[in-house]
Amino acid sequence: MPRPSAAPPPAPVTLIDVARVAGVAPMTVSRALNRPELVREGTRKRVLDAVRATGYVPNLLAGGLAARRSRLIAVLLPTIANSIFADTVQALMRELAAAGYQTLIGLTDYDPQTEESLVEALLGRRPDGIVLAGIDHTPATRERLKQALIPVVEIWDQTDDPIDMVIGFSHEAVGVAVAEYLAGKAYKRVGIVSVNDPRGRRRCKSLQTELARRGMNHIPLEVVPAPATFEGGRDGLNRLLARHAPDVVVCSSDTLAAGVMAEAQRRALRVPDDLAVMGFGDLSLAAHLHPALSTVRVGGERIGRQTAQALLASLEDRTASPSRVDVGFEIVARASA
Amino acid sequence: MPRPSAAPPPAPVTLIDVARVAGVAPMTVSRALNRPELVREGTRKRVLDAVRATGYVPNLLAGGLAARRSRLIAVLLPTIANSIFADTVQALMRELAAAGYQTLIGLTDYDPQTEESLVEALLGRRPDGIVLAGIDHTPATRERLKQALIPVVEIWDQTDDPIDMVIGFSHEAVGVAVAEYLAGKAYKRVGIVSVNDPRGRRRCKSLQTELARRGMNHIPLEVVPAPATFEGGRDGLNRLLARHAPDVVVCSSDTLAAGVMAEAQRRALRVPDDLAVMGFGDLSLAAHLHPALSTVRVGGERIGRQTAQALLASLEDRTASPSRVDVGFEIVARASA
DNA sequence: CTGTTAGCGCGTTCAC
DNA sequence: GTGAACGCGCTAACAG
Repeated sequence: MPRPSAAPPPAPVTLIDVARVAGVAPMTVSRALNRPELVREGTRKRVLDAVRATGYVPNLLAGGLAARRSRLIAVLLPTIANSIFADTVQALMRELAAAGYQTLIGLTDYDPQTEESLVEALLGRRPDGIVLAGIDHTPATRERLKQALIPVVEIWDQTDDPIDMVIGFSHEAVGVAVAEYLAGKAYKRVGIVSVNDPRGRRRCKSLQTELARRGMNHIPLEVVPAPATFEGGRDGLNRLLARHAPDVVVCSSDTLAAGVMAEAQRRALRVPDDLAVMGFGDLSLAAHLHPALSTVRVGGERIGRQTAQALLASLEDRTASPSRVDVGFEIVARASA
Repeated sequence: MPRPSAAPPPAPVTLIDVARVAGVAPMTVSRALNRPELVREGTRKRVLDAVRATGYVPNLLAGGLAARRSRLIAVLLPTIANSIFADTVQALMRELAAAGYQTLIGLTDYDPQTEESLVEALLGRRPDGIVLAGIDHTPATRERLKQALIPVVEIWDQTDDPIDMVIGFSHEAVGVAVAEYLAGKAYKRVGIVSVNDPRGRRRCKSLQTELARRGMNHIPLEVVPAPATFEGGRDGLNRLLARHAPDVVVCSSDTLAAGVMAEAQRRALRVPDDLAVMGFGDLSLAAHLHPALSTVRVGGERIGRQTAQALLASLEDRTASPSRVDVGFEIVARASA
């Protein structure tokens, strides 16, 4: 703990100390730091020198309290490990940091109740905005968020009834598009491995419905527990193969798909000749994973950037931002079987 | 933004409002919420009812300022996407949340300068503790951290000269252990694909040195840019194969290893018969990825848990925590070639 | 452009 | 067990 010597505790440096050293009023130090354009160059320089000399670090708790704005954005995700949200969060954090905002992260573990208490806890920090993965929240969560009077962005999904803004795409549309794609390839025996998360289940449901509409019923489905892992993919394929011999396996994420492909290789099944594999997710995981893996590319990074942009715009002018953005998705077809 | 109707702005609820509704003094509300054991049951109940009735959310900026403790832990990482730190952070966050602490994350992008300014920015929130990945920091960073007088944990590495505490393992030891392991297998032509991050380079250096000591010199090495991706692994293997035909490829992370394996499969190389692959990282990525992938298991989750524990202990009693923990690692040998 | 006044919402410290 | 005064460190609003 930088276990200190027996010296007297080095009293924490405050703005007042800096002011004294610089020979100006505290308010001038504050301005020199936060709104330098309002301070004459000479004064500003003396202040900055004093800051360096004293090792002053502004107390943002105090600043946030006084200014009624924390420069904090809260982000709620199901999980961070191996997650399709990783790129989104990374891009979001990068953009926010560039604009002077810090990020407070909460993990919900796919549980709406956990999300509810997390929302309350995070709102205690008085964030200037909040980002949630998905659109499924408890009524209490929605209520709290609306009362908070801060910009709220729901991401990675689409809805007619957002709390405030929503930036993402329709998981139902993904299911339909995948069905169309498979139909175009004339596969005969489709199998599905899906992780047990709400959006994955919806994509899956939609895919099954659309396939049924095209005359393919009773598509075998194996559900594995969230979060997605390579192991889940391997298990899923093994269980599918125990039931029938699919010529294509659709996975609810690229992580699962990678597991499926590993197991396929172990079983000496060639991809995509013996068994085609289809994933879902983003560039960094999928498009470069394997030349034979087709996938649905979502552009998670773009979601992150647009979310940051929407938040920042909304913070400047609380009437300016669009409340719905559909970023769409695209199917990346590889080495066709 | 929960775009409000034209109604008067619903004045934010404060502790004083709750006190008025409950018919007690503000201080009693504070105690009922933070130290319930000091308040009589009847009073406490009236307060909690008032909290619910008013929708009060405690302002932690104000609380932190007054109490001089924020219940915030700052965490600095190179990156979050596809990262070997994901499990660690997840476990760390979970434990901290259970103890009532929130997590503030900063991404350094493997750049010590970025880390330096991030440390300063994060210290502005007056976190009660701070966690950094690795032990390579600028002198200014070390200085600031020591002056902060809060517990500091450096993780995923080992050193004799920690800023405060260090929890991890020796990357040099990993290199030596991998060399021994390979020697035991009697591979003839080793190749290395490493990502360009400080710890990866050190493992790699150590591996090369130990192999040289055993008579194997000039081990081909391909370095790919951080962060680790599947594509990096595929590129790395392609470049290695352009130089010679290795019988084993050692990768600086499991993500790279997965890319190497995908490319191997595309080239119809059997793993591990034609080409053995060795990874580095953690259970969730590696051990279940492929039955033929050997890897170095680090137990990132355990690092996260122990880090949380060390922080919490240190926060209770600033003399109690061990300043160095070596969590070790183990080599997981799979389907030997 | 700079200084002064008056809180921001809460917890510490003492009385009661 | 509960309450009143005070201050945490900073910034909004205004005065000069």
